[in-house]
Amino acid sequence: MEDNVFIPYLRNRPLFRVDRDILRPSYLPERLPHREGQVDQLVQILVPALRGERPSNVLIHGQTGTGKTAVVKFIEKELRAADKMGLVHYLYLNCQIVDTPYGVLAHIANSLVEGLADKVPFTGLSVDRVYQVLLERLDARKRVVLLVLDEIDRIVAKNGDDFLYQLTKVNEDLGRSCMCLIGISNELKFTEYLDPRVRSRLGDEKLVFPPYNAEELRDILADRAAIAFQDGAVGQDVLSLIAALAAQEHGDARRALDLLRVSAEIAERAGREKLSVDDVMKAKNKLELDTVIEAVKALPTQAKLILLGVLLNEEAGNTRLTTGEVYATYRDLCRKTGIAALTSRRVTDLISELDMLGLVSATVKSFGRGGRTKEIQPSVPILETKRVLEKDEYLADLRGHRLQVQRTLFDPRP
DNA sequence: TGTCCACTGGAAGGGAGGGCTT
DNA sequence: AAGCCCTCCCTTCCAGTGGACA
Repeated sequence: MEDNVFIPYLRNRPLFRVDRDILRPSYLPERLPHREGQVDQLVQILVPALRGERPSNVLIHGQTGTGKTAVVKFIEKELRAADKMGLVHYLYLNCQIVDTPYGVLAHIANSLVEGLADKVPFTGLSVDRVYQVLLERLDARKRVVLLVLDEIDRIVAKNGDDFLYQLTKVNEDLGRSCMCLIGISNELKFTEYLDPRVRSRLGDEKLVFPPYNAEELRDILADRAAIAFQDGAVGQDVLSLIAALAAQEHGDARRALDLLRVSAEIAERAGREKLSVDDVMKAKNKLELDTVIEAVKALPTQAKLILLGVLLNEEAGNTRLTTGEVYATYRDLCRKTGIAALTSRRVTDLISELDMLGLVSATVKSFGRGGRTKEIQPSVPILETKRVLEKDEYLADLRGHRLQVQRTLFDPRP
């Protein structure tokens, strides 16, 4: 038993005191440093719910990792504990996942019943019908529904604001019950695009979550580190570095915690008892690459083909591509792989999607008589990304494929 | 000053794929 | 089985456009 390969790793846990999940964004801590104000505001807005009255609708703004979701989850926990009469029905929906009117209505309706038998199917009914079912269930007994719509801008981007308008009007169709909307969005400018009627109904109350500064991030990290690690495992220098790095990225606490967790994993794997600055830098690189790889893996084949086209061009020395050039390369690759090519209109959209994901950077630019088009450049490491792309079974034929180097008349190369 | 390029990005609509209702 | 509905992914069509060039 002594020479078992697991023994050395099993025995010493020099770093972590407890489960590393404490460092995951999903973990809800006992206190939320530097968000006391927002918690308090939200409590004041929502307290009528516990008395069976309808609270004002709320709009919450703030970039990723500013604690929006954490605060809302925290409030949920407290609310459930305080709701002795069982009046409040709380529901959290992420509009990036549930992003259609039908989906949202069906989810609310389904959250109100226990048995599988009464579930609204995920497709098949008309939206009106689901709405009627929802009204019936809501009014079956008196309750205050708190509906949290995270990333609410997604649903507007996709469906326009008619649906939100309808949702804010639900209370007019309800007798006993009532519904309060809590919208969370990353984009500060989100409300500008809304119909004024929706804006005024939805934004009775507004909460802004400013980015954390380095000092605040340090406090957050220190709190978690104290629970997660053995004493002395994380020095001030490491905490400061992580806080500074995350502060540069618009004060993203999620990022800071990820950095801390991955740094610790790197240190632990190396068998060290203390995190070093070097571990943090390694963790930073690993996280950045991981995000890219995950995003690329999840791409539909057509988008992968377009991205591959961009990368191959870059590799061949053609930087700053136009949409036309990308499309030409893409058609070429389609021919080689036997994949049916999409129209250029659709490819324009896919390029924009790649841009939104941060995999390429595409800016609309005018070249005068040369026309107006996007200028496209990859913003991912070429080799690693290509490796991921080539794993796609449809792209297998392109493994090791190279583009012909385009030379100008003045190219000095032989 | 006007022209004109190479797209951009909105609108409308088709059809496949999921599933319900009668 | 026939008739609906909703969503997703695309295509077709097209008016609109920033700025170099004549």
